[in-house]
Amino acid sequence: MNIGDVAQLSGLPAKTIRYYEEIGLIEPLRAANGYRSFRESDLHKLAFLGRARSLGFAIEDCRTLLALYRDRDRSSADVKQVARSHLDCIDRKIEGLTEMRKTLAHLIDACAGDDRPDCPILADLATGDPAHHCGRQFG
Amino acid sequence: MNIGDVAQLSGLPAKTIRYYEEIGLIEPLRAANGYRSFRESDLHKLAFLGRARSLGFAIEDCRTLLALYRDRDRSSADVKQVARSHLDCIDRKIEGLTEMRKTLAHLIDACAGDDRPDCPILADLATGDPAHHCGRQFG
DNA sequence: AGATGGCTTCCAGCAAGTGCAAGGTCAATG
DNA sequence: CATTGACCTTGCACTTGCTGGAAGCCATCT
Repeated sequence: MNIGDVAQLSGLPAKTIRYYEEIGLIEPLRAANGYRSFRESDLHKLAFLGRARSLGFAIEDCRTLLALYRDRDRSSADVKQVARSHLDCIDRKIEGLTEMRKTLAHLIDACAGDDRPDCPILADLATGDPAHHCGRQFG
Repeated sequence: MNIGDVAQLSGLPAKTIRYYEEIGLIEPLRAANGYRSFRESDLHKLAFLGRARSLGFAIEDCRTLLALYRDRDRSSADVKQVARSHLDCIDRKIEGLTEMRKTLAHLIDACAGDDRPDCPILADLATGDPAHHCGRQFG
Protein backbone atom coordinates (compact mmCIF):
# COMPACT_ATOMS: atom_id res chain seq x y z
CA MET A 1 0.00 0.00 0.00
CA ASN A 2 1.17 3.52 -0.76
CA ILE A 3 0.81 6.39 1.62
CA GLY A 4 -2.34 7.66 -0.05
CA ASP A 5 -4.07 4.35 0.54
CA VAL A 6 -3.25 4.14 4.24
CA ALA A 7 -4.10 7.82 4.60
CA GLN A 8 -7.55 7.10 3.28
CA LEU A 9 -7.98 3.89 5.26
CA SER A 10 -6.70 5.29 8.53
CA GLY A 11 -8.21 8.71 8.15
CA LEU A 12 -4.86 10.31 8.90
CA PRO A 13 -3.36 12.90 6.54
CA ALA A 14 -0.34 11.66 4.57
CA LYS A 15 1.69 14.42 6.17
CA THR A 16 0.90 13.09 9.60
CA ILE A 17 1.85 9.57 8.60
CA ARG A 18 5.24 10.78 7.34
CA TYR A 19 5.66 12.63 10.58
CA TYR A 20 4.86 9.51 12.59
CA GLU A 21 7.55 7.67 10.66
CA GLU A 22 9.98 10.51 11.27
CA ILE A 23 9.52 10.27 15.03
CA GLY A 24 9.74 6.51 14.95
CA LEU A 25 6.16 5.50 15.65
CA ILE A 26 5.98 3.41 12.50
CA GLU A 27 8.57 1.93 10.15
CA PRO A 28 7.07 1.22 6.76
CA LEU A 29 9.16 -0.61 4.17
CA ARG A 30 10.37 1.07 1.03
CA ALA A 31 9.65 0.02 -2.52
CA ALA A 32 12.35 0.08 -5.18
CA ASN A 33 11.19 3.48 -6.38
CA GLY A 34 11.59 4.99 -2.91
CA TYR A 35 7.90 5.03 -2.10
CA ARG A 36 6.87 3.93 1.36
CA SER A 37 5.31 0.49 1.31
CA PHE A 38 2.82 -0.08 4.12
CA ARG A 39 1.92 -3.51 5.46
CA GLU A 40 -1.32 -4.40 7.17
CA SER A 41 0.48 -4.12 10.49
CA ASP A 42 1.48 -0.54 9.67
CA LEU A 43 -2.09 0.32 8.85
CA HIS A 44 -3.18 -1.28 12.07
CA LYS A 45 -0.68 0.77 14.05
CA LEU A 46 -1.81 3.93 12.34
CA ALA A 47 -5.42 3.21 13.19
CA PHE A 48 -4.36 2.56 16.78
CA LEU A 49 -2.49 5.85 16.84
CA GLY A 50 -5.41 7.71 15.33
CA ARG A 51 -7.74 6.42 18.02
CA ALA A 52 -5.29 7.07 20.83
CA ARG A 53 -4.75 10.61 19.56
CA SER A 54 -8.49 11.17 19.27
CA LEU A 55 -8.71 10.29 22.97
CA GLY A 56 -6.21 13.06 23.54
CA PHE A 57 -3.19 10.92 24.42
CA ALA A 58 0.09 12.71 23.84
CA ILE A 59 2.41 11.30 21.22
CA GLU A 60 4.74 9.92 23.88
CA ASP A 61 1.81 8.25 25.58
CA CYS A 62 0.90 6.75 22.23
CA ARG A 63 4.40 5.40 21.93
CA THR A 64 4.09 3.83 25.37
CA LEU A 65 0.67 2.41 24.59
CA LEU A 66 1.90 0.91 21.34
CA ALA A 67 4.79 -0.70 23.17
CA LEU A 68 2.43 -2.09 25.80
CA TYR A 69 0.14 -3.34 23.08
CA ARG A 70 2.96 -5.26 21.44
CA ASP A 71 4.21 -6.60 24.76
CA ARG A 72 2.34 -9.82 25.47
CA ASP A 73 3.78 -9.81 28.98
CA ARG A 74 2.41 -6.43 29.93
CA SER A 75 0.22 -6.01 32.93
CA SER A 76 -3.05 -4.18 32.43
CA ALA A 77 -2.13 -2.12 35.48
CA ASP A 78 0.55 -0.37 33.42
CA VAL A 79 -1.93 0.50 30.72
CA LYS A 80 -4.45 1.67 33.26
CA GLN A 81 -1.83 3.88 34.85
CA VAL A 82 -1.13 5.66 31.60
CA ALA A 83 -4.82 6.10 30.95
CA ARG A 84 -5.55 7.32 34.45
CA SER A 85 -2.82 9.88 34.41
CA HIS A 86 -4.16 11.14 31.09
CA LEU A 87 -7.63 11.27 32.57
CA ASP A 88 -6.28 13.43 35.37
CA CYS A 89 -4.74 15.70 32.82
CA ILE A 90 -8.06 15.99 31.01
CA ASP A 91 -9.84 16.71 34.27
CA ARG A 92 -7.44 19.50 35.08
CA LYS A 93 -8.00 21.01 31.66
CA ILE A 94 -11.75 20.79 31.97
CA GLU A 95 -11.57 22.37 35.37
CA GLY A 96 -9.46 25.26 34.11
CA LEU A 97 -11.70 25.84 31.12
CA THR A 98 -14.83 25.66 33.23
CA GLU A 99 -13.41 28.28 35.55
CA MET A 100 -12.62 30.54 32.59
CA ARG A 101 -16.01 29.89 31.12
CA LYS A 102 -17.76 30.90 34.30
CA THR A 103 -15.92 34.19 34.66
CA LEU A 104 -16.26 35.02 31.00
CA ALA A 105 -19.94 34.22 30.90
CA HIS A 106 -20.55 36.54 33.86
CA LEU A 107 -18.71 39.35 32.14
CA ILE A 108 -20.50 38.83 28.86
CA ASP A 109 -23.78 38.80 30.69
CA ALA A 110 -22.98 42.10 32.33
CA CYS A 111 -21.99 43.77 29.06
CA ALA A 112 -24.68 45.72 27.28
CA GLY A 113 -23.21 45.03 23.87
CA ASP A 114 -24.52 48.23 22.37
CA ASP A 115 -22.83 51.20 20.70
CA ARG A 116 -21.74 52.85 23.93
CA PRO A 117 -18.16 52.44 25.13
CA ASP A 118 -18.88 51.38 28.72
CA CYS A 119 -17.92 47.78 29.09
CA PRO A 120 -17.61 45.61 32.21
CA ILE A 121 -15.41 43.18 30.29
CA LEU A 122 -12.76 45.81 29.65
CA ALA A 123 -13.26 47.21 33.12
CA ASP A 124 -12.52 43.84 34.63
CA LEU A 125 -9.45 43.29 32.50
CA ALA A 126 -8.19 46.75 33.32
CA THR A 127 -8.71 46.75 37.05
CA GLY A 128 -8.68 43.08 37.94
CA ASP A 129 -11.92 43.61 39.76
CA PRO A 130 -12.42 40.31 41.56
CA ALA A 131 -16.20 40.70 41.64
CA HIS A 132 -16.59 37.51 39.67
CA HIS A 133 -14.84 35.57 42.38
CA CYS A 134 -17.71 35.83 44.79
CA GLY A 135 -21.27 34.82 44.29
CA ARG A 136 -23.06 38.11 44.43
CA GLN A 137 -23.11 40.24 41.31
CA PHE A 138 -25.15 43.12 42.70
CA GLY A 139 -23.93 43.52 46.23
CA MET B 1 10.98 50.43 36.58
CA ASN B 2 13.19 47.64 35.34
CA ILE B 3 11.85 44.41 33.94
CA GLY B 4 12.31 42.56 37.22
CA ASP B 5 10.05 45.04 38.99
CA VAL B 6 7.20 44.81 36.49
CA ALA B 7 7.63 41.06 36.37
CA GLN B 8 7.06 40.92 40.10
CA LEU B 9 4.24 43.42 40.06
CA SER B 10 2.42 41.93 37.09
CA GLY B 11 3.12 38.33 37.94
CA LEU B 12 4.41 37.70 34.43
CA PRO B 13 7.85 36.17 33.84
CA ALA B 14 10.43 38.60 32.48
CA LYS B 15 10.78 36.39 29.43
CA THR B 16 7.12 36.76 28.66
CA ILE B 17 7.34 40.52 29.00
CA ARG B 18 10.22 40.65 26.54
CA TYR B 19 8.22 38.45 24.23
CA TYR B 20 5.24 40.77 24.48
CA GLU B 21 7.47 43.64 23.50
CA GLU B 22 8.87 41.64 20.60
CA ILE B 23 5.41 41.05 19.17
CA GLY B 24 4.43 44.66 19.72
CA LEU B 25 1.98 44.39 22.59
CA ILE B 26 3.96 46.84 24.68
CA GLU B 27 6.61 49.44 23.92
CA PRO B 28 8.64 50.23 26.99
CA LEU B 29 11.19 53.03 26.84
CA ARG B 30 14.91 52.39 27.07
CA ALA B 31 17.31 53.77 29.61
CA ALA B 32 20.76 54.99 28.60
CA ASN B 33 22.28 51.68 29.61
CA GLY B 34 19.98 49.75 27.30
CA TYR B 35 17.69 48.49 30.03
CA ARG B 36 13.97 48.57 29.38
CA SER B 37 12.31 51.34 31.34
CA PHE B 38 8.67 50.65 32.15
CA ARG B 39 6.11 53.35 32.88
CA GLU B 40 2.98 52.91 34.95
CA SER B 41 1.03 52.60 31.72
CA ASP B 42 3.23 49.69 30.63
CA LEU B 43 2.64 47.94 33.92
CA HIS B 44 -1.05 48.54 33.52
CA LYS B 45 -1.03 47.02 30.07
CA LEU B 46 0.90 44.01 31.29
CA ALA B 47 -1.60 43.43 34.08
CA PHE B 48 -4.39 43.74 31.52
CA LEU B 49 -2.65 41.22 29.30
CA GLY B 50 -2.06 38.86 32.18
CA ARG B 51 -5.72 38.87 33.07
CA ALA B 52 -6.87 38.50 29.49
CA ARG B 53 -4.48 35.58 28.99
CA SER B 54 -5.66 33.98 32.21
CA LEU B 55 -9.17 34.06 30.74
CA GLY B 56 -7.74 32.14 27.83
CA PHE B 57 -7.85 34.89 25.22
CA ALA B 58 -5.41 34.32 22.38
CA ILE B 59 -2.62 36.83 21.97
CA GLU B 60 -4.29 38.34 18.92
CA ASP B 61 -7.51 38.72 20.88
CA CYS B 62 -5.50 40.44 23.58
CA ARG B 63 -4.14 42.84 21.01
CA THR B 64 -7.68 43.58 19.86
CA LEU B 65 -8.92 44.00 23.41
CA LEU B 66 -6.08 46.36 24.25
CA ALA B 67 -6.89 48.42 21.17
CA LEU B 68 -10.55 48.53 22.14
CA TYR B 69 -9.61 49.51 25.66
CA ARG B 70 -7.58 52.44 24.40
CA ASP B 71 -10.28 53.48 21.95
CA ARG B 72 -12.66 55.80 23.78
CA ASP B 73 -15.03 55.60 20.81
CA ARG B 74 -15.41 51.84 20.91
CA SER B 75 -18.78 50.23 21.21
CA SER B 76 -19.17 47.61 23.89
CA ALA B 77 -20.76 45.41 21.24
CA ASP B 78 -17.34 44.98 19.66
CA VAL B 79 -15.83 43.89 22.95
CA LYS B 80 -18.71 41.56 23.62
CA GLN B 81 -18.27 40.02 20.21
CA VAL B 82 -14.65 39.14 20.90
CA ALA B 83 -15.56 37.71 24.28
CA ARG B 84 -18.48 35.73 22.94
CA SER B 85 -16.49 34.17 20.18
CA HIS B 86 -13.86 33.18 22.72
CA LEU B 87 -16.56 31.72 24.92
CA ASP B 88 -17.72 29.62 21.99
CA CYS B 89 -14.18 28.43 21.54
CA ILE B 90 -13.98 27.46 25.21
CA ASP B 91 -17.29 25.66 24.97
CA ARG B 92 -16.10 23.62 22.02
CA LYS B 93 -12.97 22.68 23.91
CA ILE B 94 -14.91 21.66 26.99
CA GLU B 95 -17.24 19.63 24.85
CA GLY B 96 -14.38 17.80 23.16
CA LEU B 97 -12.62 17.13 26.43
CA THR B 98 -15.80 15.95 28.08
CA GLU B 99 -16.37 13.51 25.25
CA MET B 100 -12.83 12.19 25.64
CA ARG B 101 -13.23 12.01 29.37
CA LYS B 102 -16.36 9.96 29.09
CA THR B 103 -14.88 7.37 26.77
CA LEU B 104 -11.65 7.17 28.69
CA ALA B 105 -13.40 6.82 32.03
CA HIS B 106 -15.47 3.93 30.68
CA LEU B 107 -12.36 2.18 29.46
CA ILE B 108 -10.49 2.72 32.68
CA ASP B 109 -13.47 1.43 34.58
CA ALA B 110 -13.52 -1.72 32.51
CA CYS B 111 -9.81 -2.38 32.96
CA ALA B 112 -8.85 -4.70 35.79
CA GLY B 113 -5.54 -2.97 36.34
CA ASP B 114 -3.84 -6.11 37.61
CA ASP B 115 -0.80 -8.05 36.44
CA ARG B 116 -2.58 -9.85 33.63
CA PRO B 117 -2.18 -8.60 30.07
CA ASP B 118 -5.87 -8.50 29.11
CA CYS B 119 -6.88 -4.89 28.77
CA PRO B 120 -10.04 -3.33 27.36
CA ILE B 121 -8.21 -0.06 26.87
CA LEU B 122 -5.74 -1.58 24.44
CA ALA B 123 -8.46 -3.68 22.91
CA ASP B 124 -10.47 -0.57 22.15
CA LEU B 125 -7.50 1.26 20.69
CA ALA B 126 -6.61 -1.74 18.57
CA THR B 127 -10.01 -2.56 17.17
CA GLY B 128 -11.87 0.70 17.41
CA ASP B 129 -14.66 -1.15 19.15
CA PRO B 130 -17.41 1.46 19.36
CA ALA B 131 -18.93 -0.15 22.46
CA HIS B 132 -18.40 3.06 24.38
CA HIS B 133 -20.62 4.89 21.99
CA CYS B 134 -23.76 3.28 23.26
CA GLY B 135 -25.08 3.16 26.74
CA ARG B 136 -24.83 -0.52 27.62
CA GLN B 137 -21.50 -1.86 28.73
CA PHE B 138 -22.57 -5.48 29.25
CA GLY B 139 -25.00 -6.16 26.46
C1' DA C 1 5.77 13.73 -25.61
C1' DG C 2 3.00 16.05 -22.44
C1' DA C 3 -0.21 16.40 -18.75
C1' DT C 4 -1.98 14.90 -14.65
C1' DG C 5 -1.59 13.13 -10.10
C1' DG C 6 0.94 10.82 -6.50
C1' DC C 7 5.12 10.32 -4.28
C1' DT C 8 9.76 12.08 -2.33
C1' DT C 9 12.63 15.41 0.40
C1' DC C 10 13.57 19.53 2.97
C1' DC C 11 12.50 24.02 4.95
C1' DA C 12 9.43 27.17 7.40
C1' DG C 13 5.98 28.23 10.44
C1' DC C 14 1.86 28.09 13.88
C1' DA C 15 0.94 29.41 19.64
C1' DA C 16 2.96 31.15 23.36
C1' DG C 17 6.26 30.98 25.40
C1' DT C 18 10.74 28.48 28.05
C1' DG C 19 15.71 27.49 28.60
C1' DC C 20 20.33 28.29 27.90
C1' DA C 21 24.61 30.76 26.89
C1' DA C 22 27.55 34.67 26.33
C1' DG C 23 28.13 39.00 27.69
C1' DG C 24 27.13 44.10 29.57
C1' DT C 25 25.75 46.88 34.14
C1' DC C 26 25.14 48.15 38.76
C1' DA C 27 25.77 48.31 43.73
C1' DA C 28 28.32 46.84 47.38
C1' DT C 29 32.14 44.91 49.47
C1' DG C 30 37.25 43.60 50.42
C1' DC D 1 40.50 49.44 42.50
C1' DA D 2 39.06 44.84 41.70
C1' DT D 3 35.80 41.58 42.26
C1' DT D 4 31.56 39.39 43.42
C1' DG D 5 26.73 38.61 42.59
C1' DA D 6 22.43 40.09 41.06
C1' DC D 7 20.34 42.00 37.34
C1' DC D 8 19.96 43.18 32.54
C1' DT D 9 20.81 42.45 27.33
C1' DT D 10 20.63 39.62 22.96
C1' DG D 11 20.15 35.52 20.25
C1' DC D 12 19.25 30.85 19.29
C1' DA D 13 17.16 26.44 20.11
C1' DC D 14 13.41 23.80 21.82
C1' DT D 15 8.66 22.65 23.03
C1' DT D 16 3.67 19.88 20.64
C1' DG D 17 1.78 18.03 16.73
C1' DC D 18 1.43 18.79 13.04
C1' DT D 19 0.60 21.79 8.32
C1' DG D 20 1.96 24.25 4.07
C1' DG D 21 4.83 24.96 0.26
C1' DA D 22 8.62 24.36 -3.05
C1' DA D 23 11.27 21.52 -6.06
C1' DG D 24 11.69 17.39 -8.10
C1' DC D 25 11.02 12.19 -9.18
C1' DC D 26 7.58 8.52 -10.67
C1' DA D 27 3.50 6.43 -12.97
C1' DT D 28 -0.15 6.49 -15.93
C1' DC D 29 -3.13 8.15 -19.63
C1' DT D 30 -3.69 10.16 -23.96
